[in-house]
Amino acid sequence: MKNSQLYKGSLTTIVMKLLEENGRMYGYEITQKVKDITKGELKITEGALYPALHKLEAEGVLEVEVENVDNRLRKYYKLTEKGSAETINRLAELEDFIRNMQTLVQPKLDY
Amino acid sequence: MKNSQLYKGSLTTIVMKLLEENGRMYGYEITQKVKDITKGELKITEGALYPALHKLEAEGVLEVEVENVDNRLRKYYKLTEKGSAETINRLAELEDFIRNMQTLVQPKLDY
DNA sequence: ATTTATACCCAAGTATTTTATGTATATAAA
DNA sequence: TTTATATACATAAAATACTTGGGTATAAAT
Repeated sequence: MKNSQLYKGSLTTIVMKLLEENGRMYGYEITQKVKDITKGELKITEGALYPALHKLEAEGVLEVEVENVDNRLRKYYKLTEKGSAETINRLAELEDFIRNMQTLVQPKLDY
Repeated sequence: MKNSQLYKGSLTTIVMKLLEENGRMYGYEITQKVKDITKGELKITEGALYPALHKLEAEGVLEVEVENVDNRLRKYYKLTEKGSAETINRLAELEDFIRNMQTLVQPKLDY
């Protein structure tokens, strides 16, 4: 994803959140969306994204609709019912994670 | 560390921050400190921590002082000069990471 | 004509962590 | 007093996620 190790483990959560928000997206669109939202700070590589999408599909979290647009293949992914439920858990975990990391890092305000 | 994948990649940053704050700590102390600070939500496993400490030492980020306390071995770790400089970078990266993740996840406030 | 953008894919290698152990002493509980 | 818990270190195999470096193909821009 980037130079920083910190993004490891966050890819599927990001994907699921984006799909929850946007209904359906295709892989390349996801990479561009993340780049836009983070102003270029986070670049999802295709070598990481596509295997992750396939895995989520195999787990029944995502389902795919293949379409042909301008003579090019597109695979639209969207959350299944199971995936929507999972996303809620993932986002709760992310909030916990962020809160815990802030607690660990935040300078003590005891003065 | 936990059930959530999100903590992957954050271990060394956590360790370095704790050492920056506390001067010197030993491995077991770090595991307990993290458990305390996060109210049990994050448990660093020894299988992850000790190899990480050894690696940071090999990289010249940490240095070790062995002591004998109550007939038990303790290895106190502290940041080297290089380690202190590195820690500043790591914490900046963490702040960027958290900000980016919040941007990705935060519901749009355009209403 | 060549590069950039769009759009998918895989596989080898790397790095981090989990899981499952192992050793040993001190203290608390049954 | 035996057993369990806490303290304190450690390793090594397996699982996991990601990086890096390719590959295929069409459309648009330079």
